[in-house]
Amino acid sequence: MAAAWEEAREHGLATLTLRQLAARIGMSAPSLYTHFAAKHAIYDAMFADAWREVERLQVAMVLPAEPRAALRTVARTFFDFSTADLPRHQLMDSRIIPDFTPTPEAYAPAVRVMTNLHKLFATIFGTARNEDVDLFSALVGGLIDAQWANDPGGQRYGRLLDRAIDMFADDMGLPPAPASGPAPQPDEPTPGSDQE
Amino acid sequence: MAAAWEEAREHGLATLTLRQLAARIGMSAPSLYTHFAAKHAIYDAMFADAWREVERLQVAMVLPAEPRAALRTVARTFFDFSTADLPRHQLMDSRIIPDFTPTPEAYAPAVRVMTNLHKLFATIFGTARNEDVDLFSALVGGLIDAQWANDPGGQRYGRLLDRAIDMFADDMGLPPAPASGPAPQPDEPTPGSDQE
DNA sequence: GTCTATAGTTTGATAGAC
DNA sequence: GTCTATCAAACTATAGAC
Repeated sequence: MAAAWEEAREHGLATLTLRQLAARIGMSAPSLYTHFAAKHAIYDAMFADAWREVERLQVAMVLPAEPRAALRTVARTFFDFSTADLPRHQLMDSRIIPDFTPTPEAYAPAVRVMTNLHKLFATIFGTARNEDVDLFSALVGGLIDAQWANDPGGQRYGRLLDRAIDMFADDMGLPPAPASGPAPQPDEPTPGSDQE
Repeated sequence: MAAAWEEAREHGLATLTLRQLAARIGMSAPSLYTHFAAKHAIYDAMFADAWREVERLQVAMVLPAEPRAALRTVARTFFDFSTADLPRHQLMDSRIIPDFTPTPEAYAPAVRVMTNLHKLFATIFGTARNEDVDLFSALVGGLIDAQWANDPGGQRYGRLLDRAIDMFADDMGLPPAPASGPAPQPDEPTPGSDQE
């Protein structure tokens, strides 16, 4: 599996060949069929691998109590993960491999990640409407894709992530972020917290 | 060219073959080389075609005077165009064809479209900062990609477009949309316009 | 489990007649 | 400009020996 990811990063995901993959681990191409029924089974395992890693990150995430900060943490976690590895992002979030559809078993971790995202929303907002989660996902996904398309490896869109999330938080009716320092009492207006 | 688009819509963009394309127009595959130097030259012509069509749409766009409505029109125009044709969207906005990079001539219309978008921003906002245009593009692009990925042919993300644009307009400091009917005087607060 | 050998298919592209 | 014939290369996958 590690060799498959390396191969994809070097030569592209769609152009990954069994010969090159086998050569990388000192095997012959036909020997791969002992471990995978077909080439698509390799993509399938990679797909599941990637989403399980997101799931692990998601579970390990420590969310700040302040709602906006929590939302920023969620968004940044996904953004950083998805902009770190192009073939992984392509396999998880696009249809770059013709005729490849993940099996239900491989798809299961992806479903769990989305379920967990709904739970995170319920924690942060007290409710988790589908359309809110959809908008949030599309927002973060749009920045990820733009980053890969127009400035791979750079910061051009990553810099806009917090602003985008704040925009969304405003739309969701979250209270403005408290000034730095200990969180103020909700009933007590923070001195000097007028808009900058 | 029309046959190439049809072929891409039916069998996929990346799996388009010269034989099938030629068969569609009653030609032999080698005869295509009279008109295109290589397969990539066909993709190149398609790429230019698609962006020229966006440019035409963009130039023909009639923008409402009210800034939020204008922004919504711009966004909706791009969204509808990009969700209408999958291979066209893939060719324009992703890197689905390995080793294909548009030639500078084919890329020129895309550059003009982005230049025009900056001008539109200048018209609507009085200014056109790169980061604002970037955020707007990523926002619309994110909804387009989510629409294709999770609900092709549906309305799930298209329904969220106006909300997303309003979110962005708020962030940009545009005044709230006037109630239906004639636009109110800027100095006169609209009755009943407190937050909902 | 791993190998060599190879089947079987598809592809982009070229040669050369007409 | 268009055709037929074909090249040269690549690929996934299978057969069968060890």
